[in-house]
Amino acid sequence: MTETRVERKERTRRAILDAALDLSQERALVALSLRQVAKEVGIVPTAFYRHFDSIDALGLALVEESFATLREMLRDVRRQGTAEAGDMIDSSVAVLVDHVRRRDRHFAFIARERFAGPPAVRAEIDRNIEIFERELATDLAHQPVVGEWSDADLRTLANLIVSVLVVTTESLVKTGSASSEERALVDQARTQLRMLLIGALGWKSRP
Amino acid sequence: MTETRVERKERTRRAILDAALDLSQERALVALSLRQVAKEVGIVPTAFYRHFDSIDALGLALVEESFATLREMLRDVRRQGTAEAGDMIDSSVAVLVDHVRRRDRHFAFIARERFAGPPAVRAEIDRNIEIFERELATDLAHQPVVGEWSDADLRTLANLIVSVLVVTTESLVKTGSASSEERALVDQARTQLRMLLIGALGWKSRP
DNA sequence: TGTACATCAGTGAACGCGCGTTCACTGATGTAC
DNA sequence: TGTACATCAGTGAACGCGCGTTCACTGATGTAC
Repeated sequence: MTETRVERKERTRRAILDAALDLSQERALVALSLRQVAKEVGIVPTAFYRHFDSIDALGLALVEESFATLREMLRDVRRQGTAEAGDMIDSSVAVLVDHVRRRDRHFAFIARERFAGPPAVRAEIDRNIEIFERELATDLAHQPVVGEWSDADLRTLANLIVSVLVVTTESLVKTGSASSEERALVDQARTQLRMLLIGALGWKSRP
Repeated sequence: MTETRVERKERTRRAILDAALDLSQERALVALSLRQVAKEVGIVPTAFYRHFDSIDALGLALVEESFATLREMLRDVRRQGTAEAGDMIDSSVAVLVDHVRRRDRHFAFIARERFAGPPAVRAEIDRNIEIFERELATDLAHQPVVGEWSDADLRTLANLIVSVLVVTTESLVKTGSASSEERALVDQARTQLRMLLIGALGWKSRP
């Protein structure tokens, strides 16, 4: 016996999550059938129920997993947050690209299912994005200049930064790795964040 | 005879497009069946083929229609483009909200199908967004200050503005009309565009 | 204006197929003694 | 260590259902003369 029953079950669960991530890239979660997933994993359709109650429940597990990736990214960005502004933008964008490339499917999953997912999945994604935005606002509150701003303005700035990140991520996902388009996108994101920074520094917050 | 054969056919076609727009709000285009659409319209499934070759072809027609709405909006924004900056932002956001409210389904359709749609639909949406962005860049080239910028920087700014519009639109679509959330969103979008404007005015483009 | 024929949007039966879900089962792994 | 029983991930048959698509059709509208 090289594997316990618990380990084997976990391995199948993992295979189901992976298969769903792969298959939903092509046809979105709402168009995914339990039988397709089971076939891809190599189990009989009914065995699916040993791991999830429904495709919706599987979707919620994927949301959780995808946002764990996102929070990991925020942690990496924070880790080098002591550098000065210009470098901070460069290194943050670098961290973003690195994470998007390594966890391509998670980012694509969130982008796609945010609007097209089953209602429960959509709601859970919205909830998580709001939390993510709030965390970013808290981070910004510890930065010079913007640290003095009102809470409302901080949330607005965080939302704006998240917008740039979301759109950049969505474009990255559509683009091949290490392509000339990727370099153009990265340049563009850096420039946009610098423009934002200049705007933020010139902004007079009325707390 | 109150209606010609051509008029009657056009009316059914219109009803199919409307039914597809309504139904895809709930379950996305890839999860939509020809039979569901036919049932909603009140025709027999096979009659669908008199109007479209497939659900994909129907999707492409909806893309075209949705972007016609978007271009209409750009035209309305342009019409009042002579006002000075502060007012221009206020009135542009007002035009955006007005159009989103009146053509709610078109905006939601683009947001959703941009990532979740059938491949052909996705490609067509990307193509149209690029055209839209280019048009906006051309408009910006006629504005003071930014009019002096390099083409690349103009495209970058246009992309940034489109990002704010996309995210705002997506949030608007998720929100009830005339709600307090709507007012908060509108305020936020105005503030973000003003921050952008300050950033743009302070930006030194190197052509 | 009236007639004979053409067009064509919509009908309805039929098909084979993949779907989610039920159920009783098997046999390897785990546990109690 | 050995035995007897419990657990439970995965099996396989079966079900009723909605799917896209085919086909021959109907009957109102349109056209030629």
